[in-house]
Parts: sequence; structure tokens; C-alpha cells
Amino acid sequence: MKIRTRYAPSPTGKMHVGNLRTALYEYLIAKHEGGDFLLRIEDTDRERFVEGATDLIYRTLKETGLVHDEGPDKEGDCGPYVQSERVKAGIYQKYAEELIAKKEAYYCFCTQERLESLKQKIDDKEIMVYDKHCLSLSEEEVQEKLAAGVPHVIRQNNPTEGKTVFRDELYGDIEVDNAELDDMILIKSDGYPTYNFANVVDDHLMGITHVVRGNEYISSTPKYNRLYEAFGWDIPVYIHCPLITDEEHHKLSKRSGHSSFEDLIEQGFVTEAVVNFVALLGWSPEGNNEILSLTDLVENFDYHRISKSPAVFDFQKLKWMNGEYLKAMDESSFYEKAKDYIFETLPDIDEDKAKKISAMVKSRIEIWPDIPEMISFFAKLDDYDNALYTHKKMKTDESTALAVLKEILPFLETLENYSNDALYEKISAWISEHGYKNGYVLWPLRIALSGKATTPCGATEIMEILGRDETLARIGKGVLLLGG
RNA sequence: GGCCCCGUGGUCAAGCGGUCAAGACACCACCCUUUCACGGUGGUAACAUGGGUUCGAUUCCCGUCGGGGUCACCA
Repeated sequence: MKIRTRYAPSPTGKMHVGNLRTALYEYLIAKHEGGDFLLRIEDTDRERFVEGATDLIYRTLKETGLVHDEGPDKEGDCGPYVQSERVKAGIYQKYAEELIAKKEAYYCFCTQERLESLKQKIDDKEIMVYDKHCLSLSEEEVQEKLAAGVPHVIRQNNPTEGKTVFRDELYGDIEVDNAELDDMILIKSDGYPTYNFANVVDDHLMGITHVVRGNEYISSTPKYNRLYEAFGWDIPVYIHCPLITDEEHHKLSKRSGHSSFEDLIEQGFVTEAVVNFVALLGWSPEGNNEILSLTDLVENFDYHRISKSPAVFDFQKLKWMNGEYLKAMDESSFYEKAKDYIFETLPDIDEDKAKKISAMVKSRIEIWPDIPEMISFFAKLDDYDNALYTHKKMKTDESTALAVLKEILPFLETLENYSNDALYEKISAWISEHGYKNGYVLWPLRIALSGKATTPCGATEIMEILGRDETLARIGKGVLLLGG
């Protein structure tokens, strides 16, 4: 049988990395087996609906490469693919009534106040279990209230005795007492279905074979199974993924600052790295290679290897991985992205030099915004500490630095060609003529030129970027600062 | 609190009765080097705990402890 999976987000804002992972896994499971991946918009919550969020979903899926085979913008045989449109078509109401006829569901006219009174507080958490109050209403009473237009919902009628068992591909069989199953609402008073109901109906109608979702749904799964059974429908394969947590082992929330795909892109991560990283949050490939493109993932993804325990979102590792992707980029596409950051920091630089800086920085950054801080010294020499001249391995200190800088300055003044290669050749020759070691001279030079202990390149490369005048000026200033 | 799930280094994570308990990030050291980085080599570091079962448990079972999830007219 052909595998069909679906990503079913509700358009309420940015794309949480947990949702991105769910979408990814759904996509991978389907594509690994040559199946279909569908997109269904679950906009049944009119209060949380955010204008534009649907577009964001399309954009994100497109950018990450999770291309769907059917969806609102790509009609298949199971449309419409937007739940609010399916509500208009009367789909959910029809199935809910079928359940009522089978005594598997019932109308409930309880008021908000009565429901409130059912709530109890345990460990400062509010818990409410519906007491089946309206189940005892007679047929006449129900018809009367319906005719009178009394606000109502439709509830699932769950048994209070016995057990329900369901199977998850990862967790195995899970058995729950039916007493734990409350009569959840299927159709809300505004006529819209709840997620719980719409999901089951649509998954069946759309022929979904594998349902991937977060761990938090595991406790409501037996209720879904009762729905499938009441209808006489086949139950899909369930795959509940482990939770993604922050460093404190708490559910990843907006507070962490990197909980959504959009946040991460904004922070300077590349899409491919984020997708790669998210795939590894709770799943591991068979081999030792962790750098995997979407194509690699499709090829290697085996959902049986999804882990059962929660995964911490390791921001440090994401950064490392992003760095790997940046290093693997070719020179020109790296430059295309890097140039904005370079020109933002060094507005007056010419393109040739910008390209050189881009190449320097490529193997040294993890995310794009690392660039400005790394290269800002080209534009302006900040105050620095003369202690930087002291370097044990180079055998340098302030006094040797002063001597060397004073000695080499006149020589540098005689040089005309300030290209890196020419400079390095001439200076190297000068160094050996004077019987010095490279570092003995180049270290102080680099400090005077940059005022920094670490730079994205060596002394002569800095000189090339700065040009003759600025080079001489900075070295002169260094000599002055050293008391010469 | 009821119910459910989980428990291998700081983090992710292989393992699926017998291993010197992989690998990755981070960290440390060394090499390379015009600093840093990259790259290379090596290193520190783990089976929560108590009982079983077994010739033998990280692996299977039970308890304990710890963590998480869920109990909405949200998904």
C-alpha cells in the first residue's frame, strides 16, 4: 500500500521547530517509500488564527524543500485541504451525527458556568472531567433544546469501564483504563470541529497511512482509536516523536529565542543546516556521518530509529553544524550572502577586497552575524592593550615589538606593491636577511595593524586590505603607543 | 494528584544477553600555521538506584528515585 502522510499545521504564527521536525519526518517517511506527502491547514480555531500565517507555512515548506504532493494550492482527490472549507461542506457535522445515531456521541448543552463548577484544582493545575450530565437527556429534551436554539456542543461518548489498547510504532502497545477517557468535545458550539475530531475524520478521508505527531498527543490517542472503531475505519500507524526541550529540559518555548524556524534564519543560520539539525533531534542515522542533505535524509530515513527519550536543543551543536554548511559552500554563493554583512561593516571597501575578506572569513564563522565583529578592525582601529605584543611562542614582548616595528617601518615605506603575495615575499626576505623568525616580526606587525589578538588572516593580508597609507599609519601609531 | 511515557559522558546518541560501552558537539593537549580558524592526532568524561531472571546483564522483569507529558469549546 502506498504510504500517505500529512503535515497539518494550524495557522497561528511562526513555525515551531517541533512542527518543522514533524513535517520533516512526515515528508521523509513518505518519500523514503515513494509515498505522498500532503498539506492540510487546520484552521478550526478562529480565535488563534493569525492573518498571513498560512503564507508563512507555504514559504517555509518551499524553502526547506518539503514539497507537498497535495494541498490547498495543489488539489488532489481529497479536497478541500483547508478545514474551514470542509466545515462549510458539512463534512464534520455529518460524521458527528452519524456517531450520535450510533450512541457514540451526544449533544451537550451544559453552560460555561456548570463546566466551571466541575473543575478542581490539583497541584495548582486545573483539571476538569466532564460528568456525562447531558448523556441522560431524553430524545425529546434534546430535540426541544435544539429547536429552541440552545447553544450546544457534541461530545464523544466514552465508556467508563474496561480498557483500550493502542499501538505506537515506537512505544509499542499502550493500555489505558477507559475511566481515563473523558468525553471530549467533537463539535464546538460555533459549529467548528475540534482538532481531535477533524483530525481523525480528515486523516481517514484523505487516506493517511502514517500519523506522525508529538509525544504530547499520546494520552489522547486512545480516544482517537475509539473514534476510528466507532466508524469502522482502519487505524493508521502512529509514530509519536519525543519532545524537544531547551537546555533546562523544559519544553522548547518562545522564551528560548530560537524556537521557530524563522527565528533561526533571522539569527543567521542557513536553511539546510537547520533542516539537518532538526532531523537529528530525536533521530539518528545508521552510520557516523551526521551531515546529511535532504536527499541524504530521504534515502537514509528509517523511522524505527526515532528515539523515545526527549532531545535537548543543543544550540552549540547547531552552530557547529551551520559552520560546516558555510564551509562547504562554494566561494561565490558564500560571497553572495556574506557581502551584505561585509559592506555593512566596511561601506567603503571595493568589491575585490570584499571578496578577499569573504574568503578569509568563510572557514572562521559559524553564523552570518559573526562577520561584522570579526572584520570591523579593517574600518577602524580600536584602542588596544600593548600587552598583546607579548607572545611566548613568538618570543615577543613590548620592547622587541617596538624595536622590530621601528626597524621595518622604513622598509615598508619603500614598498609600492601592496598585494599580499608581493608583501609576503618581500617581508619574508627582509626577515631572513635580518636573521629573525617569521613570528617574531609578523606577530607585532599584525597587532599594530589590527589591535586584536585574533584576526581572520595574517599580517600581510591585512596590509593588502588596508593599503599602503593606512598600513604605515597604523604601524606608526603602534610605535608611538609603545613609547617610541 | 490520576493516568501515560522516558532514564547510556555536560549535550545529542550507537547498543537491541557476552563490547577494552561506538560516533558527534563542547572541553583539554599536541601537530600544522603569518595570529585565530580550518585540518590532523590523541585525551578527560557515561550505562540513575535496589532487587530479581540468567553461567553472564547497559540490554529482560519488578520496586525506588529522577525527568517529562496529559487531564480545554488549543492544536
